[in-house]
Amino acid sequence: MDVKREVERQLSLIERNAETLLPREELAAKLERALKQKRPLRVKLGIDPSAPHLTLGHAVVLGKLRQFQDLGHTAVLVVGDFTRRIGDPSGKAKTREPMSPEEIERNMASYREQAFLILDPERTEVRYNSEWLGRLSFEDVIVLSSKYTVARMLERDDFARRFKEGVPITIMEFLYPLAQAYDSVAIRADVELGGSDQRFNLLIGRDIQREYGQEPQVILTMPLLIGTDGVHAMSQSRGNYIGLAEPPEEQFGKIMSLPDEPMPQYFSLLTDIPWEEVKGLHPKEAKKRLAWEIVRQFHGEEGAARGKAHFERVFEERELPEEVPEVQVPLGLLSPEGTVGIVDLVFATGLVSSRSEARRLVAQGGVQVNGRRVTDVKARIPFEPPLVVKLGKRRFARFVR
RNA sequence: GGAGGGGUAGCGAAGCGGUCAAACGCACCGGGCUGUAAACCCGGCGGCUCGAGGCCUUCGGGGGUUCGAAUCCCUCCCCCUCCA
Repeated sequence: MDVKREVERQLSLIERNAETLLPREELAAKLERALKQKRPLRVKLGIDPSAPHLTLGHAVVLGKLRQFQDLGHTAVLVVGDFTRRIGDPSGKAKTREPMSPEEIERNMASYREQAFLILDPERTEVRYNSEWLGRLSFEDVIVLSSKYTVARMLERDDFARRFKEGVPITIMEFLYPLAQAYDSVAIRADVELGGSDQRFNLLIGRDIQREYGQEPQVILTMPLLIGTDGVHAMSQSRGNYIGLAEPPEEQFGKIMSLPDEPMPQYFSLLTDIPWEEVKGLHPKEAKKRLAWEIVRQFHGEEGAARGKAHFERVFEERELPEEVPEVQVPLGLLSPEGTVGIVDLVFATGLVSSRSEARRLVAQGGVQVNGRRVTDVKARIPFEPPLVVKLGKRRFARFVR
């Protein structure tokens, strides 16, 4: 086998969509050595178990990791259970609260499952950073902290800004990237992947590895996927995300209501379809193609078909979905004549959080009963099942005896 | 250790004795428009047994002054700035 050519082939694949790859020559050298010695590279990806779901945003980076696996390398997923137990500064506006071990445990379980929707389990190593961070003594930590300077920490945009604006930065937050860097030392990472917001942290990993006598990792960052609002990066804290484990109908629907602008980004980061191939289509058709392609990755052809059918039925034809959740009407709500107040009925769906909200919905014309809009708050509906209540555009409930 | 500034609804930010369930912006929800796009326009956005100048719970925690407090006083907690 022509090693040089193979290295070039791998490099060009790896580079696709990457935002930063630093330094390219080092990766080339590592790849070459890996091929010659038949020793796969260890490619690290840190995961923060803050919320219970992985999103399409994660899928971008996980997809890149999968690509490394397909090239024969080993994925090392580092779950930040230890760091998360302490709390996490991150680039967010304010410091996040620490989480209990139970919460973390719960999240991690679903994380692993979801990660393997994309990764090849055969070539994946899952590690929890409590394994090594939990064993460090205070002395070890001080030694670690002596290897980096405050000035360099303040190079990070987020820190620089907060420092300038007088927003508190705790010493712990300085320790956090060091801990993440130490993860790289612990697992002897050859490459570390992350979103572009992670570039700073990943770079620290290089310096720290060098300090501990290791060959520095190569860093590769991927662009951050725009969220469903079309403005901010996808994140769970913002709520603008599409989860990998969401039902196909949800995923399909959410993708369809994305603004048009991020479509090219979605195609390139999440599918193999070149944007050129679809950009001539009507935007709606292109988006359907996108939705199909993405849903298929997580739910198969059948799931994609379900999602599409649901979308077309509910939103294009304004028909009822195939399946509407059934609800029982509390008997106490029925009058002797067998009627129910509209507000009671809406509240009984469990889809609104208060009767006031139910009332508002009705008054604003957001409620339909068996296809007929009811706007009178005082209306009483004859309770003759089946009774299908539609709230807004997408919430449904079917009442039964 | 000293001096000063500040903690208001999911977030940001007004209010600074009654007319404050609390301006405004964002987010969110509903309606219109549409390709359920986005943008835009209109409405809503603490709860309740809702005809109502109604009732209840909100402006960091607790206590007080007052007919009446988010607004004044005391105290506690937390944050920021400058000096040391």
